[in-house]
Amino acid sequence: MAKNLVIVESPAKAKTIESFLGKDYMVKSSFGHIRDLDKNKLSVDIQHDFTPQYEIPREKKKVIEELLAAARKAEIIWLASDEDREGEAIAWHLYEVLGLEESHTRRIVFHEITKKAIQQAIENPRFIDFNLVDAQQARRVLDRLVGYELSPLLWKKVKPALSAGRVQSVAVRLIVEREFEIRNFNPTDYFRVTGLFQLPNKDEKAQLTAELDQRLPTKEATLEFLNHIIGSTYTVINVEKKPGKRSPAAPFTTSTLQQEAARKLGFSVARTMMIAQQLYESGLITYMRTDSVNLSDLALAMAQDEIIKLYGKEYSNTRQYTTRTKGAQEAHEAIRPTSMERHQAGENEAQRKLYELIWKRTMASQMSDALLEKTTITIAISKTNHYHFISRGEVVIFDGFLKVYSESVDEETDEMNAEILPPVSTGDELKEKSITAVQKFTPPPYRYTEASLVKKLEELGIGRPSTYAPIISTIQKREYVEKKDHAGIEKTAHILTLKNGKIKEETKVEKWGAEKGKLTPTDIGILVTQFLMNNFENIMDYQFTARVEKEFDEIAEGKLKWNKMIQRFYWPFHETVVKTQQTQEKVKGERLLGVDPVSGKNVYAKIGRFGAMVQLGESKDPTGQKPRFASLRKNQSIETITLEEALSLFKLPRSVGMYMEKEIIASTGRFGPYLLYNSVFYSLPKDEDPLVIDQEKAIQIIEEKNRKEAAKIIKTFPERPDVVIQNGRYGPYIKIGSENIPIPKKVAPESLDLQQCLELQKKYLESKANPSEMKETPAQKKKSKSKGKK
DNA sequence: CAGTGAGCGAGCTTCCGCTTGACTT
Repeated sequence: MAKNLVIVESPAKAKTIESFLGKDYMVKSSFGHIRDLDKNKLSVDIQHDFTPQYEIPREKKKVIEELLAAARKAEIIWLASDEDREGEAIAWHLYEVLGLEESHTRRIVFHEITKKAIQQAIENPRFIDFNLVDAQQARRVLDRLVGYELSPLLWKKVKPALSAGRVQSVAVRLIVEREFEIRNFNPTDYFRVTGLFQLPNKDEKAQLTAELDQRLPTKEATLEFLNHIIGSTYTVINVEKKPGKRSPAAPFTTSTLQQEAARKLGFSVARTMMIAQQLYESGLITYMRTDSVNLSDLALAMAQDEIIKLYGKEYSNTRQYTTRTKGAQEAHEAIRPTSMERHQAGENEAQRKLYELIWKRTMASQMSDALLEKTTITIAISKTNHYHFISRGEVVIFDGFLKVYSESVDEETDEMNAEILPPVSTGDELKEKSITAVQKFTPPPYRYTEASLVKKLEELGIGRPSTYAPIISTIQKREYVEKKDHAGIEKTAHILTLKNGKIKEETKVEKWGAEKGKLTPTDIGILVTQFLMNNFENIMDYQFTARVEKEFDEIAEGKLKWNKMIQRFYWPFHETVVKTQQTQEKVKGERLLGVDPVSGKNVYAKIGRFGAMVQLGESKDPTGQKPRFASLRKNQSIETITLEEALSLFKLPRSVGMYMEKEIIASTGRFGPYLLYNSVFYSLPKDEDPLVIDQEKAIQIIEEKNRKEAAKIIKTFPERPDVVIQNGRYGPYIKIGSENIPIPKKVAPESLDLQQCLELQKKYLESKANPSEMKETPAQKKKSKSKGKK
């Protein structure tokens, strides 16, 4: 039996480490945190020093039992959770829950999974750092207090089931504020003048493009300028060559991987993390949730070998990058391939692409700078001294890291793409082919993408690598923000061209401010943000996290008691919660849209218990008449809906026609537009509008769904029409009334008879009633009591 | 899965940060 038990956080890590340590060591995993505050209540004892009340969640009991069994047999327990605040807390919770003794317990840390690092760690054990544990408790308790006091306030003042928190509320604020910047943005226009010149003594194709060194403010000024320079000669007065260089980007962290995978591969943040996890579990890459750009010595050596082998010595430049991210805890290496010799890996296209990206980025980070020659050509205009044409070019002298990888940018810049310039010398006379002035409109700020939001959050030190993807998902699930296309505005741009001494004028219609799939706030998101900004400016402050992080650091250094810090924060905060509760009115976001010409009643748009809605008539009509209500459609918002659109919403539900002597009704419900026929709901596809859909199309949709439903059916029983065997998303199952019973894999679904189906149902219900022999959790006890069992 | 929205009241919703399977229809 192994004398040593090592406990790490991740099972994949456990496997790797076990292979380094030999037979005296057994390595097990805690699967992250093993205890947490009960999520059904505050679980912080406000009156007694904010003592947290931890509980082991049901799904963690099995892990604990296994660890307990292993710990009993081991002489020394090595707590090897990550070297950061959360990891220290995990070590402490393990120590407590497993009932370990100090003399038999060692705390070890490493921030890379290499044999050398593990051995070094084993040789240099310490004990649990209780200050660091306290810093984590402070973090945990603060987040719980903020989240569980603000959320209920929102339920009362805005809408049920909303949420607020230190991280998510600030993420939404970023998106809301960007939206207002865009709304308030006034574009200015200007004219960009570009000259196309013919080189002397060369053939037709030898041309040079150059841009005027100033932008012209108006069409009038541009016309005046062009008229003024008619008949000018153009002379090269300076050719300047300067060496330049470009350096590779640091190896990937979680955040930069998410950004690059979005830009280069079009992956969502969640998809990137899922695929990275698969690569990690296959042992192809190092851990994917990291804020460090550090590479182990082993990785540096591997990269160097590979670069020299593939490209030669001059391409190798071993370097270590330093993390500049605020609050980085650097418990792991950067994300890199586990072996640099593996140029390609992965089981499917997505894995292969992501792996390739990681491999290239890691390689490039250890390669030489690219050397450039930057050329600037200045061209004088004979009829004016105030303006010059400038042409900039760039030649790669030595490609260095560019051989494998170059980082993408979020937004195209307005500058001309630098390219190779034709050879010209000072004094050369250029022949004008055309001078073109194009009207440009300054673009509004860009809305956030998932990845650019992660980047911003990381800059502000808000959120952690393990939470970036969940944050994005939470704020969308709460319907604070949504991914949305924006059509933009059509703008007419003037184009003035000077050619052969004549000025020609044209116009071109272009889209301005159009964006696709960008994070856009909803009505609820805007109202909640405004509500929180008005009452909890402190928590909504972009610096709030940075400020509390500083205090967490003081706790970790032993300079501050954690409950003292929480106390200082909590009481003023709580007072504000109580005051807001008493004084603030319910947020309705009400907007009067106009008067219904038919009834003469007011039409409002506002927030209701089920989201945005329109209302016809007064809530408190003196005549006692009740208003009518209708939900807004997915693409509508309180801020932009018109009276006409609102009135059309009241036309639902409407009768579309008849089918087989039964009526078809079209309407919109909580899950979007639908048809109701024969008391069955049929969701309408995106491009169908319940207001305009006709009988023919409706019948088509009904028949289509009926056909699909029928195709799913494997077997029916005439004597029991409520029992059906059908194919589902997760394989065949038995449907009995509204209950779904999975069919075991070894059983052929078509061979089942009614008797067997009912037996399977019985077995399934029994196994559901007693999931395992494990002890009941408090939550389960409550449930079984209320059902009156036992 | 659904047609709410008044008003009452019970019971519910909720945080952030570690980590993967068990589970779903």
